[in-house]
Amino acid sequence: MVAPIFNKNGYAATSLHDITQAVGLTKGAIYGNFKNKEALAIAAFKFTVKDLLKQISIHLEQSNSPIQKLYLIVDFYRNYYNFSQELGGCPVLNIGVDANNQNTLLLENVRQVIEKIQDQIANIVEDGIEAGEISTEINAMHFSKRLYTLIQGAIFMTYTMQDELYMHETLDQLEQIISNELKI
Amino acid sequence: MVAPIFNKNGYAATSLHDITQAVGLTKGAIYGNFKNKEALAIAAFKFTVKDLLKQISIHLEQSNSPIQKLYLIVDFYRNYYNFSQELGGCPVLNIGVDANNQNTLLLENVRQVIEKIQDQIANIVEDGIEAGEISTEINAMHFSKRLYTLIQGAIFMTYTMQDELYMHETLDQLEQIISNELKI
DNA sequence: TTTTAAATATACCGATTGGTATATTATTAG
DNA sequence: CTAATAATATACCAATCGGTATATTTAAAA
Repeated sequence: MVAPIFNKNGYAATSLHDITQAVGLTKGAIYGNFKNKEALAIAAFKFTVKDLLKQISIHLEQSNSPIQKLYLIVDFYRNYYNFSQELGGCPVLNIGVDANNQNTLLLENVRQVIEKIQDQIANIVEDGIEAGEISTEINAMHFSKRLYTLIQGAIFMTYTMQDELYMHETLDQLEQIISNELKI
Repeated sequence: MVAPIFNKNGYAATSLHDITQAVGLTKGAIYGNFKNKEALAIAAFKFTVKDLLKQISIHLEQSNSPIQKLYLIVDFYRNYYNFSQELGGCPVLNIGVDANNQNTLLLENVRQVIEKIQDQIANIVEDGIEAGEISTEINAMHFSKRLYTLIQGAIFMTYTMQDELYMHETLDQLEQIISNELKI
């Protein structure tokens, strides 16, 4: 698979030769299916994100309760360091930073993914408010962005310092926030 | 200056030609002062970080009170989006992500900077505990890592979404944390 | 002013880059 | 079984890559 290569090395540091080696095809075959390197990188990013969102979605099926789904999101990220290593790291963080100032199309794709995730979390919070599980004082999108910003910070620190403690401490905080600020 | 180029584009996407253009010197002159491209990137990173730490240090001189210094750290990052754009983005975030899986020496430098910053913040908290401004219940290093993880998440989100609101909201939270959890 | 040494520029190197035109092989349709 | 079509491979392109040996210029020492 080519996605982890782009994700680990970044766009510029990934050569077509690297890709041919990983995929077992020649450049001719690759350029028969993709317009150029950028289109290939975008396809790889979309592929990885689709898998990631699918896994989160499956994980959230464990409960129908909105507040429990929020706990399940936190729970999903407890294993994210292991999980994301198979993807070559967190695609949102890695491609987000890599594409900034470098690749407009790729960056636009990252932004859309972030907005999609934030919308989904906000929808869960809205559902929780309607179901009477979450305080009506809570601004759903505001909370969603807060949660995602916390998690992305934890991902960066965990990967850079190679220390999962950053992730676990952040997730502990998030559980407290859900319990203390959201729950009625 | 070469540092912002590496910081913006990343190591692999920065060519020696880019550097010669920015610095007005030829490759011969550059390689007379640096062993190779990697040594140049490390020097550029160290230069940028030195400037960044200096600016933070100056900002903290506004008060001698440890608890006020914590508020001043938060205050410093209120202007960080503007400030760091002159550096080509946050060097810790950008080079940290870029160097991961790519450049061991550069990554090691990023880690040392993170540890240095965390130590400095932890020292302020320790001073605050000794001065009776901060609760003795607080684990200084624990709090320091928490603060820095929050801020790095905010930096990533602010840059990727080009929306300073992520930063400001995070800093608002941090002020509340200092007021509610640290202050005696 | 002459000599020495340091800094910079020039010109080049082999290797690799993304990309493509063309040839070849698989696959499908008739 | 044959013809048409799609997929893949081969061989190549100009441009650029990081790096270096050597020439030239600048600055300091004598």
